[in-house]
Amino acid sequence: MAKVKIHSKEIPVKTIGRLSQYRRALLICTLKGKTHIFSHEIAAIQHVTAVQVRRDLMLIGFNGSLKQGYNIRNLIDVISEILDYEEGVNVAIFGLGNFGRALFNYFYGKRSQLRIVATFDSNTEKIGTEYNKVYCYSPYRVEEIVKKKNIKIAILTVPPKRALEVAKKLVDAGIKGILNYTSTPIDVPDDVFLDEYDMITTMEKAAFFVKMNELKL
Amino acid sequence: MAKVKIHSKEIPVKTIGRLSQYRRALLICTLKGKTHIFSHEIAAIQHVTAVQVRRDLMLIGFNGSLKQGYNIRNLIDVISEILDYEEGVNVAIFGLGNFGRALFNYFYGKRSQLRIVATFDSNTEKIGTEYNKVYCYSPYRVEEIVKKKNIKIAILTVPPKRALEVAKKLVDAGIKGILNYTSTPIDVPDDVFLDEYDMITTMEKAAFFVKMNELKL
DNA sequence: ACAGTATTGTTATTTATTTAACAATAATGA
DNA sequence: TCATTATTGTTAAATAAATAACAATACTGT
Repeated sequence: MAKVKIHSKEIPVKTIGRLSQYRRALLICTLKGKTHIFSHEIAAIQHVTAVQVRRDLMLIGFNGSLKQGYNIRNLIDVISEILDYEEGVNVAIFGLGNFGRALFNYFYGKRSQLRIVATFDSNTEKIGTEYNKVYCYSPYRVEEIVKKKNIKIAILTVPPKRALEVAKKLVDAGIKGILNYTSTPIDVPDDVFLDEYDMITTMEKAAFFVKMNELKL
Repeated sequence: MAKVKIHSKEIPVKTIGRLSQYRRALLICTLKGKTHIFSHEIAAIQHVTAVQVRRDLMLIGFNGSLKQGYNIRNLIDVISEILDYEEGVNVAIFGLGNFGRALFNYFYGKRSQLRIVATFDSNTEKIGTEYNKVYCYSPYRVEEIVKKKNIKIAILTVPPKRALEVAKKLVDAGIKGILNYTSTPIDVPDDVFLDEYDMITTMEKAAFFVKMNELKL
């Protein structure tokens, strides 16, 4: 899944990510009363080049004016039409440990598009309780609840040893996207979106570059 | 900072990340008593192709045997020599909110290489307390403490509005790497490692792909 | 009227990364 | 002995993405 077709043009996956970022920058600009913006201004807020902004906008077929730049309101609308899911998306968190709860709080109420509608944890003390008004279910009920609540995306924060098993269950239950924050890489069919972010790897990479830079001196 | 020289060979940044992952897979294998492993076995654990594993190992100059594959112990040592920082690396967390605490717990004690030696928060109730035996400082003391404790890497989990300001302070104080988990993109000089991971963008991307896949049906 | 300027939109080039292809090798077993 | 097999190591090709280059345009000030 490397490119995506929109308006019969191929759009790089990375452009999709940037569009989301552009939109956030644009929303802030509207709050300040700005109505138009130049590519280099967007570029300065996010850290990309002005060329990349123009190229991304070209790909989605959005045109600016030569002297005023891009109409912010229109651009937000066009990006939203591409990114957003009309009826919103139901999300569930699997693993209500520290990290799961943090992610919960991070999202809760931030974007109405993305609704956290259930949590799952194998700890019997948590099962049956509510966390911020969202019920915590036993992992045994994954299939049932995913279907009943029409959950499309799963945030995976279970212990690394459980990751594979839970992921399999999720796929079987018909989940459409998984954000895997465990350190265990998982495999999913092609039609399931997967994002894996491993903090240990990131930290080790950071440490490595720190070392490299010191050696250069 | 796109490639890195090791043994006079150019190594892609992504390879560095995979080496870290390979090592983790290998460590698990040694626990199971395995001594040798084939490229396709490593590939199956992480989700990359066998070719990519072989290519990565070629780049770091590690040789396997034709019939047994790669010696796990030796490979771990070679990867460690590349990745690890002899004296370890001191890390600090900036912003002890839910997310900051979750990251703290995630790392605490996991890798002796990476030591969390300080936390910072602007909440006066947190300043001066200890969280898991690590002192929480006022942001006013960033420069002083970063230097005194030789902190090389910063985990940034402050509110998005503070991100730019704190990042600037960190760079001024001589930090060498920043992992930015706020939704505000920051800019750093070339010699500072930067990793940005924005969960909102990731979720929106996930929702987008879910939508795309449904439209295909 | 027209040179100068700043910007967009698009094509071309470059760079980075992955994937494919395949020779070399060593063990196996007919 | 020699074809078969499974693997590594490496070069070549393909793919993906970012960057550069630049024509087209519309406004400004002289």
